[in-house]
Amino acid sequence: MPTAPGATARPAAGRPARAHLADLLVPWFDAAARDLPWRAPDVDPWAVLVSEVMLQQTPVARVLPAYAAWLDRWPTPGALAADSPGEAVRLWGNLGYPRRALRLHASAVAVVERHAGSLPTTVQELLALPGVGDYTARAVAAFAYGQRVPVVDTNVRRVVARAVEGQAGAPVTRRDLALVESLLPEEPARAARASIALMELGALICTARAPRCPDCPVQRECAWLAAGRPAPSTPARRSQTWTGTDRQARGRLLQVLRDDAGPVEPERLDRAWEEPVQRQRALAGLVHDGLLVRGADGRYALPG
DNA sequence: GATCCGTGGTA
DNA sequence: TTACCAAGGAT
Repeated sequence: MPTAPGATARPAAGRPARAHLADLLVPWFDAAARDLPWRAPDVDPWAVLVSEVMLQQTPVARVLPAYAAWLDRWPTPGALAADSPGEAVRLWGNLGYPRRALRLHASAVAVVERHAGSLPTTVQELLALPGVGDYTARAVAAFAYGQRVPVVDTNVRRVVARAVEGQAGAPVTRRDLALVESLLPEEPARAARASIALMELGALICTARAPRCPDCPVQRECAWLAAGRPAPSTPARRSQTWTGTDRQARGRLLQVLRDDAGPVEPERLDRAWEEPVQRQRALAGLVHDGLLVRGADGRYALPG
């Protein structure tokens, strides 16, 4: 249950407020956290990795069914490694960024070849897996193995930028890792709990667009709130228009392959994206990325 | 560091 | 409707 307002001692005079954050965050998390399958106490480390890769730039609601289907079909790295990368791309469905499916498959192969089929446990070894970067490696180390490592994603960056630094936006630097580590309790399991609580706070309360400060467990410690919730000093860059981009073309083309059981005729792809120069460029890119292959007969297929 | 890489929900 | 946004990674 959350700590009642007023029942928690304020930090001693002169003590940095940030040292106090975890004490407020963890009880809040215990009461308010979403019940997500990859947070189950007995969840397999491989399942945690699958969830983390799927959650890269993808909302929880869309990951939930894909996560269940994926682990039902491939409960272990060995099971995935024994299947084709094309099947991984197919089951990836509409999650977006399908190269993640390819890299997850490649990670499964690497785990079988280099780690006897068991996901490695150190950040360094996890970082060596394809598609696993700074965030994902530390997320697995903390959430699957209970290690005391800073986990810095977009939620944590935003929470720390506001609550600790008092800014609406903060630069992405290596300093973030050291700063977040300074927020973590010493005991590893509690540190991991604090890490997931930081992320959850960013996802549920300290959101990008309309933060719910009145519901925030650290509102009394928040530098951004104390400063009157100042707007970002640097305006956000304009995002690329979507219609007509190579990304849209690639998505349309790959969708044809996903939704069909076998190789498809080039004419099918002509209809999926009519502009020939861009279509060719997109197809070449997909082939280059290993997301599809072109047979000797000119038909395209997912990689076998 | 800037750019590319999908998809769909939301205000 | 447009623009932003959602647990990043690779180049």
